[in-house]
Amino acid sequence: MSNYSNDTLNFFERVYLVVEQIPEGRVTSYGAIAKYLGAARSSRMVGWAMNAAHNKPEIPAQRVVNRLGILSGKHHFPGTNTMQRLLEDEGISIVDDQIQNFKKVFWDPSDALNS
DNA sequence: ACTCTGACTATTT
DNA sequence: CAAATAGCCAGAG
Repeated sequence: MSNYSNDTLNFFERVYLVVEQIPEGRVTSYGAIAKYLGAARSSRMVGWAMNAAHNKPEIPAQRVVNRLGILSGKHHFPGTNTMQRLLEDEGISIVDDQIQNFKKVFWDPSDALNS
């Protein structure tokens, strides 16, 4: 790895930590994570972090979708519907690349802290 | 050092 | 209501 500045590394680490905490069968959005990290306007960076997260198979990137519950990042997974298949395997219904009952399966990191 | 791009989102037309 | 535009910020060439 190249020399990442501490700030950048912290940002990526935070994103990873949040994503790893997403319960099975639940999903969240880039914006929600970004907001939780205090960078609500850096939702794209969350996606960027996810891209880097490909080196970390322990990170369930399939549980992170856009705010509409659409599998915007499905093309970044190997195969054709790997992302969809992984989510369906967790009990999430997906139709036309969109998560059904999204509001129901949505998991907000802030909610996890509030317990 | 400059420019382009992107797994987003909110706003405006 | 659907489509275009503008902010956003960091990595890569």
